[in-house]
Amino acid sequence: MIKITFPDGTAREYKNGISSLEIAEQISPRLAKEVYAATVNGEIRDLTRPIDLDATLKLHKWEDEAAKLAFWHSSAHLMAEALESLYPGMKFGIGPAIENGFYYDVDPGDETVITESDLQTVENRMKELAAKNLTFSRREVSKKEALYIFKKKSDEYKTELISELVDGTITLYTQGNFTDLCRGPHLPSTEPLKAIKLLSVAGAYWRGNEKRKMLTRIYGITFPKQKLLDDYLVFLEEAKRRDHRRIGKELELFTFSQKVGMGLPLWLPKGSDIRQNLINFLTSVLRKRGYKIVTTPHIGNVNLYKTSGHFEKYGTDSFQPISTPQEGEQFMLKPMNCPHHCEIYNATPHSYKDMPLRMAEFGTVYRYEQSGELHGLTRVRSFTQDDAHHFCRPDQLREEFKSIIDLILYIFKILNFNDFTAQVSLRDPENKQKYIGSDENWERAERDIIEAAAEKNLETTVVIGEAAFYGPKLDFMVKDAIGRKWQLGTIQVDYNLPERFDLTYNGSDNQKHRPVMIHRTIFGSLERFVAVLIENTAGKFPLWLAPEKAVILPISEKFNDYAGKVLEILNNSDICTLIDERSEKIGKKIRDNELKKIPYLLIIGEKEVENETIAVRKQGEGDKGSMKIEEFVSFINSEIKKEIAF
RNA sequence: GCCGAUGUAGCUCAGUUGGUCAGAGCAGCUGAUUUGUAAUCUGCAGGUCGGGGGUUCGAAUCCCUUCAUCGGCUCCA
Repeated sequence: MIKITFPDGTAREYKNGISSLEIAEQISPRLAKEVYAATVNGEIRDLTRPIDLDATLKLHKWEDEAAKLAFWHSSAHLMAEALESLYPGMKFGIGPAIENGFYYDVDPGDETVITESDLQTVENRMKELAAKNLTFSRREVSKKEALYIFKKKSDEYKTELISELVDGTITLYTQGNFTDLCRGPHLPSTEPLKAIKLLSVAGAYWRGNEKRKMLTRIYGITFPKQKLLDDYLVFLEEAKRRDHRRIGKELELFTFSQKVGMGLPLWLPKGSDIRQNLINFLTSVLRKRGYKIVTTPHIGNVNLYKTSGHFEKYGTDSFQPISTPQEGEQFMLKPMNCPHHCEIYNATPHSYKDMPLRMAEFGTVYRYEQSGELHGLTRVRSFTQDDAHHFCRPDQLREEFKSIIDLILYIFKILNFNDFTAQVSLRDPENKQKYIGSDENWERAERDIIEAAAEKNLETTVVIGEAAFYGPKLDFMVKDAIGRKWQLGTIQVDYNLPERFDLTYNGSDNQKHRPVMIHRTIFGSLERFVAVLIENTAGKFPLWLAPEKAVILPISEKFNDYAGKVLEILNNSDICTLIDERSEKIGKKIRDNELKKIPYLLIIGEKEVENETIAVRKQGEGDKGSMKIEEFVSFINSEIKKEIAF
C-alpha cells in the first residue's frame, strides 16, 4: 500500500501502482471526468501513470495551468497526427502548449505550402481522430531506440533533438498511428478534445535560429466545451476592437503614410494633444523630483557613437550615416540620447556634493527596425523617449535606483496601470561576447538591481540573456489587447558609458572619481505608451488626457448663439470644447459624439437658454442633469485635479 | 530581413468560373427639416480596383514583379 496526501492535508492509503485517474474515480466519477493532469510529489504527470510510492497528489481541473498544459500539449499531438495523415512524409519540429493554446512547427517538404485555407481540413481531421477516443500511451525508450525510430521516418528534427538528450530520460507518447518524442504530460485519451480551432499559420525558424530552416508553425486552441471556445473567439474579436491601430484611426489620433515612410508615425491634432498632456504632466512631476530638463539635437557626429560603442554594436543595422558636403564628416540620426547627455555632463565640472545629477529629455530617436517588426505605435522607427540619465556616486546607486522604482510605480498608479510585470534582465554568462564591460562591473550592477528591487518589495521575474549590451536592466512590461508583451519603463545600470566618455567628479579627497550612470524611462516611448493607454481605455481616455473635454450640442440652430457663448467661456477656462452645429436631431448628435468618446456632452435647448445652464451628459453614463456654466467649469477642474493628484 | 496571407471610394466591405462589375453602407457636400438624451429625409460627388509589366479580342478577376499592410519568426541600444 502507498499513502497519498491531498492538498488539504488529508491522507489515504491506496494499492501500490494505482493511477491518479483511478484515485479520482474513487473520490467521484464526476471528478474523474473533470481532471486532466496530476501533480505527484511536485511533478506534473499523466493521470494514467502509476504511482508506486508514498506521494502528495494534486488533481488538476481545467482551471489549473497544469491541466491546460496537458490539454493543449495533447492537442498539439492530435494536430500532428492529423497533419501526418493529410501530408504523408511531413516532418515535425517541436509542438508545445503555450499561454493560450498550442502550436506545432512542421516541415511539409519543399513542394508543399500550408496556408490558412488548409486549416479547416486539418481541423476536421483532428475532430475525426479525437472522436475515436484514442489513448495516449507513454513509453520510456533508450536513446538508441529513439534515434532508430525517428531515423526510420527520416525526421532530422526529432533526431537532432534526441541526439542532445541524456540517455535514460527519453520518453515517447503514442496515440493512434502517431508517435512523438515527448516529455509529457498528456491526457489519458483524445476524448476531451471536443472544441478545436486552428487559428493561424506562420513561419518560424527551426530552434529560433534565423540561420536555420524556416518551418511552418500552426497555432491552435482547444477547449473541453464548445461554449468555452465560443467565448474565447468572442474575446479575440473584442480584443481586436481595442487594438490601438484601429482606435487610433477611428478617433483620428495618428496615422502612417507610405510617402513619409514605414514606421514613421504622424501624430494628428488629437493624438498630439494627448502626447502633449503626458509631456506636461510628466515634466511637472520630474521638476518636483529634482530633474533638470535638457534638449539635444536629432543628429550626432558618428564619432559620438563610436565613443559610446553603439556604432560598433548597431552601426550596420541603423539608418546609415549622413554624409555632408564637407568631406570626411559623417552624422547619424540619433538612435539614443545617452551619448549626448554624457557630453552635457562633461560640459561642466562636477563635485561629489552635486550628485546625483538627474538629466531628463523628451528625446526623439531613430532606429532602423526591421521592416517585419514594425507594429502600429508599439514598434516604430522614430519615437520619443521620456528619457533620463542619473549620474551618481557609487554609494548612491542603490538609493537612486530605488527612487526610480518609486517614480515609475507612482506614475503607473496615477494612470491606473495595474497590470504590469517587472522583469530583471541579466546577461547570458554563456555568451559574454555579446556584451561590453568588465565582469566585475556586470556582477556589481546585477547585484545592485536585484537588491534594489527586493528592497522595494517589487515582485520580479529574472530573465537571463535579456540585458542590454552595456548593462543589466529592470523592465516594466505590459500586455497589449491580444496578449503581446511590450516593455514600457526600464531602469538600466551602466558602468560603461562613464568610462568611455571619461565622466568624472571631484570627490571629498579632491581626486577625480568615476560616476555611475543609470538610464531610465517611465513610458518607454510616448508612442508605445499612448498605444498601451488606448488599448487599456479602449479610447475612453481619462478627462485630463482627453484631447477634447466636451462638445456642445444645441438642440436646434436657434440656440447656436447661446452655444457660442458657452463655448467661449469654456475655452477661456482651458476646457477644450467644440460645438456640433449640424442640423441633426439631438439623438444623432449624441450618438456621434459618444462614439468619438467625448467625455462630456453639453446639451442646450430652450430650458438652458432661459435658465443660463447647460444639460450635462457624461460619456457612457448618460444624463447628469443641468448646471450653471461656472459650476461645470469648477466641476471639470476638480475632476482633473483628482485624476492627477496623489 | 525570413515564412504565409492580404491590398477595391476617407472608413467598413460586396464583386461567382476573365465578358454592362466598378457597387453598397457610413463619412463628405446639397437641399428640406428646427428637432430634448445613441442613427430624419432628398439629391450629388468619390476609385486608372496598391504601383509597374505581361497573357487575352477583353483583366479588379490569370501570370510576373515591386511597394505597403496583417499574422508569426528573428531582432529590439
